[in-house]
Amino acid sequence: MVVAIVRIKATDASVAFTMQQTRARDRHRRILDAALRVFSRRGYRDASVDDIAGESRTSKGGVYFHFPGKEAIFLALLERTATRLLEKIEESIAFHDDPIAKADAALLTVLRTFARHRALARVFMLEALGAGRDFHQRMAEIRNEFTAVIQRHLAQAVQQGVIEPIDTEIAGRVWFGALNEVIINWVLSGRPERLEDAYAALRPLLMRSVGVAVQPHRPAEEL
Amino acid sequence: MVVAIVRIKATDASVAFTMQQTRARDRHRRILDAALRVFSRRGYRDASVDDIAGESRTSKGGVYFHFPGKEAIFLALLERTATRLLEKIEESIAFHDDPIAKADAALLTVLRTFARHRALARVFMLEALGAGRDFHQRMAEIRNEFTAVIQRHLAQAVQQGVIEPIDTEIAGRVWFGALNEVIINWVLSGRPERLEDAYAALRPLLMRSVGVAVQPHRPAEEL
Amino acid sequence: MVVAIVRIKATDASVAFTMQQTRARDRHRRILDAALRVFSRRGYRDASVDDIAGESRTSKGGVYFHFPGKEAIFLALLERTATRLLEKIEESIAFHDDPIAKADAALLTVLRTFARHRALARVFMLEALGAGRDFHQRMAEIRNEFTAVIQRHLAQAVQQGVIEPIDTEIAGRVWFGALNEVIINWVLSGRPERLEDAYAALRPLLMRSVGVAVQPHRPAEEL
Amino acid sequence: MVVAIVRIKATDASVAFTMQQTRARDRHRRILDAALRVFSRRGYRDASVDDIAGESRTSKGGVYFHFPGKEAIFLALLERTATRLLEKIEESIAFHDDPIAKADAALLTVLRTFARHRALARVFMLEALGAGRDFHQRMAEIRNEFTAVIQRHLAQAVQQGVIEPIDTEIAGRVWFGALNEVIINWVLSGRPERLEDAYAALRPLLMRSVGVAVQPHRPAEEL
DNA sequence: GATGAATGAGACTTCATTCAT
DNA sequence: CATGAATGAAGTCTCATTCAT
Repeated sequence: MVVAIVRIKATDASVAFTMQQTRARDRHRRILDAALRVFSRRGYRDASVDDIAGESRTSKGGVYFHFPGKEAIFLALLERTATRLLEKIEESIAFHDDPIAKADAALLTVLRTFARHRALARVFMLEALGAGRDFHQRMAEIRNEFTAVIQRHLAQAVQQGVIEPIDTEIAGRVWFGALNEVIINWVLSGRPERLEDAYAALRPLLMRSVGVAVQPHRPAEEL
Repeated sequence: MVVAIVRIKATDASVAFTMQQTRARDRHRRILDAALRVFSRRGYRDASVDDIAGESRTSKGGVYFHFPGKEAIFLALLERTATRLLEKIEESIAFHDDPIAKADAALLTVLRTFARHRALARVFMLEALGAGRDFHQRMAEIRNEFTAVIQRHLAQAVQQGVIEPIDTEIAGRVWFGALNEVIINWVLSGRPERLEDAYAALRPLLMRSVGVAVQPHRPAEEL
Repeated sequence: MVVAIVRIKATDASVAFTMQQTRARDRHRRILDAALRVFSRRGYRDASVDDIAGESRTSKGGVYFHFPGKEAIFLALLERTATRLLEKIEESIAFHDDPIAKADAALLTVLRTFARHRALARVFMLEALGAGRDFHQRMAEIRNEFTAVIQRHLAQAVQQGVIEPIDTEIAGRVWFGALNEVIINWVLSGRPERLEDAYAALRPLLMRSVGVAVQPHRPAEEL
Repeated sequence: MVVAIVRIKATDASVAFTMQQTRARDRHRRILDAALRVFSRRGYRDASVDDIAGESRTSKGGVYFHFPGKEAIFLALLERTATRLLEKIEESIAFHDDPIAKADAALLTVLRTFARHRALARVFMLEALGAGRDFHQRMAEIRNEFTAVIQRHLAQAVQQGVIEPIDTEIAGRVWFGALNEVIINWVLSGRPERLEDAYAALRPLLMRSVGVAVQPHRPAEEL
């Protein structure tokens, strides 16, 4: 039996592995962030993987190490955005008990999030449509996820007797469509300057549509 | 250089000229029709000028004789669709005096038109937004034109005292957004089977949103 | 009824069509010729479509207009070579009545053809093996075509009683393999300097293998 | 820098060293074995170092530790195959005294070896020639080594008066070429099912080609 | 006016090789 | 010694657009 004294570098295998993993995850995120900027700036069609590589301070090959291709990057971006936004929405909803307050919180969260990330809004709402037929399917699913959230809470409101019985599915779709339109209009025209400001005018319409009586012009700040 | 003597059936130079014009306009239309099919089938991005040429029984050169390029074809298609649809809407509106009836007529016209032309719906509502930054300006304008029509008639309704005073601009946008969402959902999922059937559920929500009292479940056929 | 005098350009549609076709066929051939040179010089693997385009005084796109891809170019080259060589062989065979003379003529034709076109020999015998698994199948077929020619004539010789009954299939394969080896060796080593010279030594072995008595060292020139 | 005390099971430093060597040699062999499978499956061109690394349960870096590059792996594989095969041939030859028996033994050894290792046959006979110009030099040498073995023993047979004087060099090449062709045909077509069975038909032709009288249809089993 | 061969910029992608850990 | 993330050169292919015929 030999007893040997061995020097182990601080960068022991397991540590090195973790560091590599950390750096890799970092790069992964950097690529997605860069992709968001590039897609937003040039559109899906005109964005090149080279652009993304440059913007993320990586090489083209590096990008392809982390993602199978341009489409996959876009899809990953879409998924990340949708997941995060849905999480934010659920968080903001959880704060409130009153179904109406929940609805307000959810809608405002969406508007405020996109307001702070116009590039995200552009990519999520516009470029996603031009990324090819394959994305339409996924986009439809994402639309449905959002619509479902609205519908679920409207149904709850009905159950609690806060609003009259309505077709919550179509109501969810109407709310989503309205919100969608306001955001797209803001992305395309830049108006209103602050996207959240649209809510003051949007709210009464949505509320009334599901039978909630409202006074016009209740300012968004009070919510 | 060969000199040939040819008999032309036309009895008049100007007529011949007119025939040429007619043929040119024919081809122009054929190209647009083909473009619609191709864009609907493959999306703007993946549609090639070759596809359009083939589908319109012309050559690539022929397409380029009639249009400066791929973008111009798409834009012309957009314009034609928008113009025709707006015309149809105005026609259907002119039939009625009651502002509410006008609104119903307008919305149903849109749904019925797209119901008959799903390819048109796909291109106009999905591809147009995702076709790239060059189209965003024009798309914003087109969306505004439609919103403006709704808004104008809502404003009239307010003026006539049929509905309470509301922010008609945002109302127009909400109506447009809701309609848009219903149509897109139909294009992507095929539901409801008959797009017009969506109106029965959609109507009460829209009406209530602008303060018109409605009984739920009023079937679309009665409108 | 109008009678018009029209000038028809010498480049009338049908003529232009023919000229275009002619030029296209020309370009097609030029690309194949260039491909032969490039494949021979750099090997299939290292030959780029750019190289072929440059060598054929065309653009990359031009090459892709005439061929679906690099593999197709190579395949076309292979087919053309095989077809031409088989034709030459059949021609040379048709000159003679004596089965033995036919065999001599065929073998010498192959050697002489490749002797004049070493690049062709290199591409046909070596590069064809490195062009990917898909080509192996086609190469096997081509090998069989050549083997079949030999076999057919050996069988005829047996039938005419010129040689004793033998397994002509394996004999065809032996002859083909021997010839193949001599040519590959010449391509790889450059020996013998004149490929045809190999025949003087090769002939007695092949002849004896099928039971034809020969005097050694019958010079090729006498054939 | 961390200092650790480790117990090593080995009782002797030199033994540990030897173990390292053994492990290295093991990995070296594993890589070559994996390379054979990969090259056989995908061809030299389409085989990637990643494939080889994966197949040999190593990492890409590991492969590059043992070999300078992809070409070197292929070359090493070629050398190993050639060396082993030549050794086997010499062994089998050494068993016999009669030159004809020696020849039979040699040819059968080749057929039997490849029959058991079709992947080896594919790589050695097909891929090696098509792997690119860099290998041609070495392949020419390897082919010559095999041809030389045949030639040497044929020359001996001539010297011993067993066969008439012939050009043994070309005879060696014919034998090699014939064998080569039979094996390639088997690799590509799978016929005959048992490669060794080809010898029964091949043998009389080869023997006659060098002036050895044979009765047709002497079955391989008697050899 | 029509045709389709030709152009060429630019896209995506692969992969042998390197090297920090 | 091993690992695998990263590099970047090079390749194949697409397609909007042009233009001689």
